[in-house]
Amino acid sequence: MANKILIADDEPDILEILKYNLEAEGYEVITAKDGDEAIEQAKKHSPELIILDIMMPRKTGLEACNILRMMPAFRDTLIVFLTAMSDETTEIKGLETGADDYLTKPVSPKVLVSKINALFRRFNKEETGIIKVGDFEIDRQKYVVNHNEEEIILARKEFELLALLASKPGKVFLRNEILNQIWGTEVIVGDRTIDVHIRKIRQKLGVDCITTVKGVGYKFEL
Amino acid sequence: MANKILIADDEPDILEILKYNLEAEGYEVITAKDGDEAIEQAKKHSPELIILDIMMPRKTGLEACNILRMMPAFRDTLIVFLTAMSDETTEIKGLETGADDYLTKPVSPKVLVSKINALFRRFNKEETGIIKVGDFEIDRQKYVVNHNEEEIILARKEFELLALLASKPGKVFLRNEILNQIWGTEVIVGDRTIDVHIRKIRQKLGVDCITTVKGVGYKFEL
DNA sequence: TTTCTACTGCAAAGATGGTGCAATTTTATT
DNA sequence: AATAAAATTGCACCATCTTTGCAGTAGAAA
Repeated sequence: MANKILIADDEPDILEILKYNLEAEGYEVITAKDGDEAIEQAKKHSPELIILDIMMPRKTGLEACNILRMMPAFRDTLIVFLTAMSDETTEIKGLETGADDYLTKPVSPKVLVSKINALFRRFNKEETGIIKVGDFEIDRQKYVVNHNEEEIILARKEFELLALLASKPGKVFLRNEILNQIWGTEVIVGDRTIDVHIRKIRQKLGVDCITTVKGVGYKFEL
Repeated sequence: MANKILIADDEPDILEILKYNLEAEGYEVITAKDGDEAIEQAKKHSPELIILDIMMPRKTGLEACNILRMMPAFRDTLIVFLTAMSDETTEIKGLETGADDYLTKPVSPKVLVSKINALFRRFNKEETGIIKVGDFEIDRQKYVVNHNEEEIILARKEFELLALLASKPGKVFLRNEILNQIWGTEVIVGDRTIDVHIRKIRQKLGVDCITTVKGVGYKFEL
């Protein structure tokens, strides 16, 4: 599913150009024309990435970034500054505020798009609701798994199990870990239960991307 | 433990300046003066971040990046390009090759340091359970052993035994120590059992890197 | 040489996870 | 609310891989 990007800049032209290019790349774009609106829109849409112009009316990009970083919901959101300023001090301040990147205008839209793709490429593996591994796309929010454009329907436990394993591809999850993560410490289920769910997932996915590590646990691999 | 950074650039001055600034920031810095040396040093030191100049003799930064990204060991390593080129096409190519960022010279060392801090802050926050010795890479999380890019599959006890020995290369582990560490004090197994597992490991690894110290125990050596 | 020690091939014992079937619980539908 | 459907969990059996031990042998140390 499309990643959401919020762009805040007070120049309508720039907003337009970036929006056009990012949408062409498949992102869902939200815009804001000043710092306050940026924060408002961020709260409303929870974008995965926020691009902030530094020089904006009603709160600069730096201020907006600081405020957003205070809120738990945006602690891990990607934030990129975009500005005409080539002021080194500001740049450093921006990065120390907790931005992930810093771009100086004029930026070619193509370069910007590439950088953003690069950020998402790495970032998506870790914290977004959407996990992308190989041909798989696992959407935590929508409870949907896509494999090569085809939608696979999994039951809740199956989904959670797959999502857990796929959240760290390659990592071996111990049976205990799995039980705690998915069933919690309260409920007690037999060991066979995990097997059975693993079996169902393997059946439904068709491809065998869940490897058994005997005596240890399971892992997701391509 | 300090994060390791490998810098590859053919200009000694730049190498020197960056090294100085990054070391002042607490990083461990390794340098290389061309593409081939960069790959060599990367394999040797397994840095967490690699900074590659694009224009270098004996493999450009782009080529080096491509080669590194092919190897499982560097699939997730942070790679940043550094170059005088303001050529947009090259920049995009760099990012699509799988780089995480792109910096154009002249870069103020301070800005570079900030960016690198930002990258580490976000991506390197978790510790790796990876033991690296010579050509071997033992990943406790993934439960795999890599030797020269090849994956070796070990059974549980075999893996644990190897991991134990490799955790302190050169150290001789007494048979008793091994028994306590891997089997615990409860279970009682004969001495021969250790031998047999050692044998299996030797078989699977191909190379003989476990040395027998007669009458004492075993140690892992290159 | 003698005496330990560890390696080797073989094989049994043991543990582990896959499989089919079924009981039980939850959820959706009428 | 009643019924149907789906999801979840459990069990017993089986195939397979792991772990362990044995007996014989080769090699090093005394």
